[in-house]
Amino acid sequence: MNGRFPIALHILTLLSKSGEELTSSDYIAGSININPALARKEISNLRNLGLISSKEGKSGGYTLGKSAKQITLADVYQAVKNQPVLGVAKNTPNPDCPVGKQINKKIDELYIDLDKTLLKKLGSISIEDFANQFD
Amino acid sequence: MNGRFPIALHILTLLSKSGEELTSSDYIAGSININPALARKEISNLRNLGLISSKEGKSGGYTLGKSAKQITLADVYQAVKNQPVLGVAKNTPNPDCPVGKQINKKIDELYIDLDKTLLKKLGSISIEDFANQFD
DNA sequence: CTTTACTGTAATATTTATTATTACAGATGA
DNA sequence: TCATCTGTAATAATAAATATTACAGTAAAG
Repeated sequence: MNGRFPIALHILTLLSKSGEELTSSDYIAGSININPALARKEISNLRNLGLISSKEGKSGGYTLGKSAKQITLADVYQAVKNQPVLGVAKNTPNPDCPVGKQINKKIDELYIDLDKTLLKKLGSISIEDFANQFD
Repeated sequence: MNGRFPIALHILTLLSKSGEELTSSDYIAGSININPALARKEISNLRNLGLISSKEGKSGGYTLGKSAKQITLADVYQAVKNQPVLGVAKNTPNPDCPVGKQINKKIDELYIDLDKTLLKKLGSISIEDFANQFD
């Protein structure tokens, strides 16, 4: 797993705190303490999904794309998700083994079930909720 | 995230299917289709946790360390877990930023909460349940 | 008691994934 | 027309996961 979820959450928390005011990618990268190009890349992703709005040019920057109350951690999770949370093995199990032949399908089904559980929990927490924890 | 969870699950499913009969690491590695040394490494971990029993020497091999009914997917998850499922960023957030200063703590708390949710779900599924899905 | 077939484990190489860096085109306001 | 931003791609550096090799130790079987 990579660090995209915590980084996206950090970005959205900052924007939630800033309200209507535009925040620059340099400020965001400085708070997270990562490379600005990397921050802009994640911002770009979140913008494509409508979670962030941007303004180009001088005095440009970012705001949330919708209210902090409307964005949940499930949205963040889905925005950055690449692989099932419990991991995927890169092997191809032996098709001549009764277990090997079917296990990938069974694991897929399990993962769908787990995802539902996780999404339900994450969907119950908004960015507003999360950001309100900060002083 | 790595592929240890599906691999451990595969191993335990095979042993559940074999019952009292000893299964060799080569057979296990062959079913998963990974390197035998890698399979033995994971087996070794599961054995240290009591999920697997082993017998050395000629005609040695492995069986489950307790009944398939007593092992849940929560045990498997905890056996292979290294990092929080939603990932950890490697940056150290800016301590001069109100959000940066506190976010790691808040993320930790969130992750503990998510883990509880996940463990509850995983704890409701036994290896027996999982293995029974196979022909 | 020696061969054979296993487990147990470490050391190392290879491959893949993640993150950082650099660079620059395009937009907009001053 | 300059300064300050976003947007994005290409590439380099680093870190993590996986594969491979090797061999010591143990127990059964002849």
